[in-house]
Amino acid sequence: MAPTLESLPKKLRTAELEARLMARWAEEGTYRYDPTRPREETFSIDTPPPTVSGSLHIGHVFSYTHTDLVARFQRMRGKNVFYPMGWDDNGLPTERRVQNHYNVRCEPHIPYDPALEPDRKAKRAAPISRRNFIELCHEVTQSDERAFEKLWTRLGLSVDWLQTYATIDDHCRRISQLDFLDLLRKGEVYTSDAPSMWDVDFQTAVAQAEVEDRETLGLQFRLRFGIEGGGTLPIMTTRPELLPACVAVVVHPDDRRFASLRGKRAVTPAFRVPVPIVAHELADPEKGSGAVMVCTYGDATDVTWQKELELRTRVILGRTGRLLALPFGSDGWESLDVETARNFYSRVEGKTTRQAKTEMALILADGQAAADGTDRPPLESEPESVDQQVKHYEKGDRPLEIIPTRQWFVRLLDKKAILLDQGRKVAWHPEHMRHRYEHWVEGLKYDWCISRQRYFGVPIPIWYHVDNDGNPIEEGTIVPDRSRLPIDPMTDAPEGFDESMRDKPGGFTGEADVFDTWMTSSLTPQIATGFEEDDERFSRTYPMDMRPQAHEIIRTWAFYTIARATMLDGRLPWNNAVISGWVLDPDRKKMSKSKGNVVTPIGVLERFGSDATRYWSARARLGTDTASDESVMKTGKRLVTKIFNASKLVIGRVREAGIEPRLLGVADLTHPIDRGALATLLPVVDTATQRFEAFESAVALESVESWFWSVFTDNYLELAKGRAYAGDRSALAGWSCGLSAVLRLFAPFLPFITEEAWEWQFGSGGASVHLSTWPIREEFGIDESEATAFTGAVDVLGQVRKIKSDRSLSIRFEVPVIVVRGPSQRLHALIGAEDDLLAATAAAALRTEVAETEGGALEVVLPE
RNA sequence: GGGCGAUUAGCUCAGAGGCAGAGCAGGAGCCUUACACGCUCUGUGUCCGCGGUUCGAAUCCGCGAUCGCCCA
Repeated sequence: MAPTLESLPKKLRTAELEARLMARWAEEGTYRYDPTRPREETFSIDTPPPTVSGSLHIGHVFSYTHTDLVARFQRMRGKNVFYPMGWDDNGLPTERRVQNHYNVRCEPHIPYDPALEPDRKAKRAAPISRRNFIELCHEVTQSDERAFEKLWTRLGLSVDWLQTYATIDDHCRRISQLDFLDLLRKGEVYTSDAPSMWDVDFQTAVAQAEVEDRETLGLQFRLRFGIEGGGTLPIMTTRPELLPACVAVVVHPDDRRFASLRGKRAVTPAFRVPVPIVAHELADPEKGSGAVMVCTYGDATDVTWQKELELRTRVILGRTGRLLALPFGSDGWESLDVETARNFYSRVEGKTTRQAKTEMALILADGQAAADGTDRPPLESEPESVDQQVKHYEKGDRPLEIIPTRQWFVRLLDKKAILLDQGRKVAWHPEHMRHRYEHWVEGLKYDWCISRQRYFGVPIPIWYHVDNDGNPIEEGTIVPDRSRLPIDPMTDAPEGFDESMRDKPGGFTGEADVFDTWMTSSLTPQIATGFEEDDERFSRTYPMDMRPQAHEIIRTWAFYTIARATMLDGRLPWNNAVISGWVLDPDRKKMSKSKGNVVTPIGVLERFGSDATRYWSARARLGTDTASDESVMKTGKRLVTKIFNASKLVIGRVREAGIEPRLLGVADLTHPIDRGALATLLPVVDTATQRFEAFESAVALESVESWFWSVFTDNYLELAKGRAYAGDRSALAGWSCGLSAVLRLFAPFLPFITEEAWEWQFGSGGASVHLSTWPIREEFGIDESEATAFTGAVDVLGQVRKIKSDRSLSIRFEVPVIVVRGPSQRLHALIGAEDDLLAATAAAALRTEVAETEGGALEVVLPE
């Protein structure tokens, strides 16, 4: 039954509305991708797969809304929108959550326990098997995924829920391993024992992209080295604990102070190890004493010096970050005084670098440690405090160490030029985000370290032959057949081998490392589009149209994705990179758990409703960091209520007149006020369309909102009210056409209220507003020049309102006559508007007088 | 140290050569047959500073300041 004014709801009940429409969209498959339509009609989106173990955050609402706005707009433009959803569950955040949640830790050598019941209250974390650990990871991610899915549907994301993936699922593992084997074949990956950045807590290698500098207060030690044959050499260092790892002293080639020392050997204090004094450009004569000790390895410069000056290495740090036992006196560990070296070293052996530093300060404050023939302590004065930038793993707490370990790498350094070129072909929104990408590529120093010594990840699909003595042969890699993927080399045996041959002489062993999670998430465009699985779909959705993401992961996700796609087939993964800003707290501070200023999304959605929350997101300009601002959400809520009420008025009047709204059209627009009002909508439609196409939905929203509120409701509905209540067909058509356009223009922003009103307007049998067509100028059959009758009437109405307001009169206060003065041309435009003006101003008569007015403006006079 | 961005009304922000704007907050009024979660009216500015280009500069160009972010 068609709704009448009385049957339309009196009050807007947001929660009920949201629940009902979410169910309806799911049931009707409103947002389904149609795999039969061609590439030209398709718009595909590389949705960011959220890290499911991260907590829900208002920032999620923000950036995912930005994507949804574009998806909905493109769908209404007639595009077949491919809008998948993925979950990034693979990796360290999940492992950490499992460790904390179940109070366990993974010990790979422990056997699998099928009936494991973790004791969450135990004092110490229980060691469990790799398989148990991975099972718990899957358990946790599944419940986390449900929480996210609930948030996304509540927010009204128009995702096609048939298109989902998880970065640890079979499909993703298969694509990830497949592409790895492809890179291996192409010679783009290699293993190396090179010094790598190492997190001593997580005990894994990390890549350059995951490293951040942290400002740290350090201590600068001034030490006296000895010189063989007599003399003293002062050295400044912040890492005295690495003194046993010292392999050389470096000075600048032009530094005259040290010219006579070159070729001689310096002697380290305490350990009395003779090391060469060599010259290199990178030694800064201005810094410290001008002479630097080179250790294995204190920082990246040590690595450079070791390589370029062909220095030996002395590894003293183990993978746990503690000082290893050292064989002083044996080959490579020579000392001029082995006994003393051993004695001093016994005081630091087994200690963490931090503990060792403290102890070393004591050792060096002892005259016994002098290596320059004196008995004065090598540390002559208290160390000075200095601000240092220290490299940390972004998820770690302790500083990174540089430790030589065997790792897998993807070649990137040889591709800087092509990667820069690829970045130039991407359309970045906003444009300046391009710089972030370019600077990152230009600043690359290392190939991409892709192996991680972790458990919950995609396994590196490689085995090694084991020789007859039981040692793995690193060059003896065994590669699986593509058809077997995904595989886990720790539980699957290679072709031609039996599981019983694992780790046996003459048998095989599995690669224990897993991939860096970015190794998989850099393939989201391929994973989502059916690469190597459904060629038809792949060709219709790849390269994708849009990659939405936040700016802090340009150097990781965007960069790696471009790199992978380039290595795959030379194409770009997508054409537009659309970058959202961050959400800041109401005081414009970055939100962080430790500060306790994180705004959770569910509370906001409950208080303001989904549409209003989306409104806040949509109002933010692309790429701009935005404060979580409740006053904006309140404004959104007001807008939703206003749309509700305006729709009720329009549809109620049309129904009251006994007309089906769908039977009213632009052909019914005969009155100049109705035509004029809609004429003012034409430039708004243009602006909204153009801005949306440029991904600037915030500007689109602004223009629509401003027309709706200040033109449509405040003026047009008021002007035409008299006729509408009298059942005038032109007025009802103007209202109805205006409302239809407004609902469609608002639909991407406010999917719930617009769908509801659309249903009132066109009946529940009608299709969803989200599948209707985006307004275009031509559909109105009106010329923009026809606006003058309406704008003139609005001018007069405004002046009458001001006069009444100045006299503290009610708007409905009846006046016998209003006099409008002005140039004849402007008065002429009011012809035909008289009936509406009289009704809206409660005037009995309208009199026009041709007159010279200032600037040719209309002047309204109301007799006292 | 290098780069990117921001700086506009009390607050949040729009505007990108042509009379400085919106929302919120403030003040006054209005029961008007969709909406008081409303409507009408109303006050407010060294457009960060200093130079320059221009008939004309928040807007374009220099230099500088402050804040934020990215990279060393």
